[in-house]
Amino acid sequence: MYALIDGNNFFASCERVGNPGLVGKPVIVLSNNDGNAIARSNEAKAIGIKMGDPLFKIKDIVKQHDVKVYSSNYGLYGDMSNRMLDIIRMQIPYVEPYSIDEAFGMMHGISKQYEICVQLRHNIYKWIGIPTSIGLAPTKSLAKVANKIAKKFPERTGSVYAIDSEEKRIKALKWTEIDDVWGIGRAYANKLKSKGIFTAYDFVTKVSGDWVKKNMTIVGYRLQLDLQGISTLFFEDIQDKQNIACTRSFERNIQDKKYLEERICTFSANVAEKLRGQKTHCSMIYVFLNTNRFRPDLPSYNPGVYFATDYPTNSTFEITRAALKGLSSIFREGFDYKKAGIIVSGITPESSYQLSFFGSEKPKDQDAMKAIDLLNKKYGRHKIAFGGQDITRIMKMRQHNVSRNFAGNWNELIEL
DNA sequence: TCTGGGGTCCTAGGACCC
DNA sequence: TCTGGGGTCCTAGGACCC
Repeated sequence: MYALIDGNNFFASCERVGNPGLVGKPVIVLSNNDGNAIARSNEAKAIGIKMGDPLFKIKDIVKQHDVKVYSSNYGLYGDMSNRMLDIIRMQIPYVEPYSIDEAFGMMHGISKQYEICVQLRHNIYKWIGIPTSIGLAPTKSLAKVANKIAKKFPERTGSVYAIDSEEKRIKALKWTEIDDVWGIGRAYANKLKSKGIFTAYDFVTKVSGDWVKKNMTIVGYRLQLDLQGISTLFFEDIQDKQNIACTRSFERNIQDKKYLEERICTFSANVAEKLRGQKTHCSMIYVFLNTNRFRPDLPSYNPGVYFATDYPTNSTFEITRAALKGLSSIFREGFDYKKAGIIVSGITPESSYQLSFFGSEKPKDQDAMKAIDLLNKKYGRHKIAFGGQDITRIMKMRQHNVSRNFAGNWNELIEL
């Protein structure tokens, strides 16, 4: 059996932990630049705010219902997420974090699984104030379904639901609309609906495995089996990321190459730091630029380019150098750029460093990077920055209402 | 006026190898 | 008239997730 533990309206719930006065009121949390609603309390959902709604389009509802609006505070959410995982690990030894607000627990070999889940939910709420829903089922995709039922019927299920019999599995699949199945997005849902498939039950009974393989690749076929109770999506041990990205939209349109260079330097420093944090190197760097995709009236230009590094590296100097070279090769005058970013890949562990035929004996700049990371850790992030970065941070994000990171920073404790 | 960021996996096709 | 078989790697693009 797998358990799926999922924080309800996670970001909004995190905000409530630090400000209990928000309980019962509509709360939303915005994306970077205060762009879109990316988390909503139940009350905010009830008055019609949709996932991803741009703030400027829901201004009236916000005003009318006195919706509490927060900028995103990832320091806080990351901290709460780690606390939640810690509590889960106290009761379930094998845990696979799936996203910032949810995790799979492997229940094989654990007795009284349902009772454990009930206890776990209680503990998480009592100790860190985050309400959760828990689904329990023989496969991962069924645990997702069970979780949805727990979330939809909190009174009847106590927010914990187990699919532990064939009758329950069938009932649950019949209840689940095809769009709500984990792994079936808009494109596949439309394709399936046009074939008369409207529920998860239809998907496992009315359409052949061959058709699914042909039209939804092997991924869809695995999902079909998994929903039948044959486990095809397995527990995965935590591993290093395969891509690391840093991308941002700009608050305004940018034509100036100098500004883009500054952004690229900052992004490079950021991903290099993440690489070092997980003790890996990268060997490929992708740089891209985007014009505003919401302005079809303006000329559009969305170039991107890959650059291989000479050897695996996590040096900010090396990555910045390659990224700037990439930028120069794609930049063209006369466009209004709205977004830029870099993605590094070809990630290998530091421990298996591949020597270059002609190059230096060991990875470059190791000592300098180590010193910088240490100083930044000791004296605060960005204490040491790189020449290409804008240390005055004039390109700062628009963020009107950021809460305190009351759980992760001594200086931001709540004062009563 | 204002529209996020960071990930995963799979497939097809081209270029290459012996 | 006739033109093998078995591979790898890379890239672009599409689908999905939170």
